[in-house]
Amino acid sequence: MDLKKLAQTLIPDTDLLPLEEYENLYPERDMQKGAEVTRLAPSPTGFIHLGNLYSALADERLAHTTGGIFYLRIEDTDEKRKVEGAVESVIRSLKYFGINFDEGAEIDSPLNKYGPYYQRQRASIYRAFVKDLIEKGLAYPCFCTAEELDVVREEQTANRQITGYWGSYAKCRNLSEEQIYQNIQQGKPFVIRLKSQGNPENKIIFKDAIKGDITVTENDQDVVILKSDGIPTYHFAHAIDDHFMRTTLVIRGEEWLSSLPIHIELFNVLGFKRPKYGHTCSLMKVDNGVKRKLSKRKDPELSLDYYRKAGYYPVAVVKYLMTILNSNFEEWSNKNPQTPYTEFKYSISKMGKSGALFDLDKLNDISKTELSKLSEEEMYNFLNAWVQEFGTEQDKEHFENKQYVCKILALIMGVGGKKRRKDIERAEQGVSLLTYFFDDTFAPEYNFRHDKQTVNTVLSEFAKVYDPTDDNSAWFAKVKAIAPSVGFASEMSEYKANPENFKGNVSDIAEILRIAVTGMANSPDLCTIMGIIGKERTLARLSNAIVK
RNA sequence: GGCCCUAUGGUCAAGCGGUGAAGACGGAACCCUCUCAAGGUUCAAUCCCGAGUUCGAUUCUCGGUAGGGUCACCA
Repeated sequence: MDLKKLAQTLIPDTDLLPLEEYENLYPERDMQKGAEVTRLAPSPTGFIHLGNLYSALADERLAHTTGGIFYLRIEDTDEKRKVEGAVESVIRSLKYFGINFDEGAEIDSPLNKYGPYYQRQRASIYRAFVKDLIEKGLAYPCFCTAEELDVVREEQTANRQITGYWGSYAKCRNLSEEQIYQNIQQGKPFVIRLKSQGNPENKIIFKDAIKGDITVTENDQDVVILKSDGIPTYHFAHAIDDHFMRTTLVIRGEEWLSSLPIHIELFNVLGFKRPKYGHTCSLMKVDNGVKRKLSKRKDPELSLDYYRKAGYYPVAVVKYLMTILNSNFEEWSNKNPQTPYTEFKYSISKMGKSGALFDLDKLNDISKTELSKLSEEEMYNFLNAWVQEFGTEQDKEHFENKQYVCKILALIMGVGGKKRRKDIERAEQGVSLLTYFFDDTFAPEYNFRHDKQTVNTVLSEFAKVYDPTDDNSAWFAKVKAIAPSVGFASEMSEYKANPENFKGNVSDIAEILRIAVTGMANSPDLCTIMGIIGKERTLARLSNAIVK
């Protein structure tokens, strides 16, 4: 068979360069030893999720802790799955979490010498190499229709054989020259398949950077490398792109492990040096007692917007991810609470081999801890950014008074105390802690546990003596002083010694005042709260709470 | 079903032939305390099963078992 003629017929393109030209165009990167080139290669299908962030973080850390490059490539070979604006969204979302690319699609960088970074724009490169494989007899056209392939698959399944286009099932592999040209003349659509040279009897040991030694069976599937629309499949594009973009380390999900044999064969056939591979385990969740991979469809907590809306602190999300990505990160982080996570020496050998269950409790804990490290001003800025995007009109109005909000935050956060409080877990919940400091959102439910007369006495007695210039101990002394008038113990110790002698104790007095002023039985330091809302409002609230 | 991956408390995990089997989250108790937190001090809770190798296996080997992944002109 005249393979040159066949290749020319199948791939008549005029814009293809000699293969060596591509090597010259995309030379080896000049980098220091040990530097890794990694990439994030999403398909522009929709929006980026926690799994992407998880993987991106591993890539980014690996590149940036070794002095390498982290780039963005868009795998848009499947036209059907394209969504407008997805690329910008990916970049924006990752940026929100502090992850930035050095080069790639839509990245403005002088480093962009290995593009184009959209696969659709790289068609001629792929086609040049496909053409070469056809000339070498390592690839061939296949005219089978989807229906024909379905029939074969059903037969294989019925016979409990491996499904796919292999061995004697690869009908078009042995088409004669006349048959091929006849099909072409009839205008039948065709794909180009790899003429696999592999034998599944042969097992090889493959070294995965994360999983360690893996047994791999040689590929014998004549996989499609060029689809009927002339665009390559993922497998082929991966081999070409990661070679010519000079990726040194491919980090991807473990769902790719099963197609590794195909990629190994492709790299061999193309004569390319393989990059290193590291297959990460996926994030799991328990659903109805069953452990399963987090799914974009079913799990809203996988969407990054979910975390933005809930107001999680981005660094906290990243740190949580780091704790599952690198097993010794957490310990390091606890020892170096003030050091940014980027200082941590990320190591691929510390990446886990098994899938971690997503643990919201842990995320919440990390988020609280991170937030507790902020100054009240930084907290204001963080909450305010959330309020401007997701808050109510009332929230926005409240946040206009920065000084007032900061005073409240200092109280809630325990600024100046021995240890910070960790009340604010995320913006949405943090903002809700401010409601009773503003009259328009102050919605008290007066659930007093004491009788009307006691409550009224406490409220009116305190109103008489309240002085905003009192310090904390003077304030508390006044609270204590009210106790006897309602038959309560003013000293806790007295009460504990003889509880039967009293109707209640100081803490009950404080509770009544607290409910009147904040509308709730629990709050931070009451004396400070009164100071913040001011004498006038304090007295007004005390009198409004009098039981009629 | 074939092939591949994984297996230490409820969760994340350290461990890399001899340990009282770290630590963190979560849970419980107590202390502190004007409430709630925060903080402090304790406690409960783990090596999937069976063989083999070895003086000795959580650790190495082999078999089970369980969980996960994957079998497209999707990535």
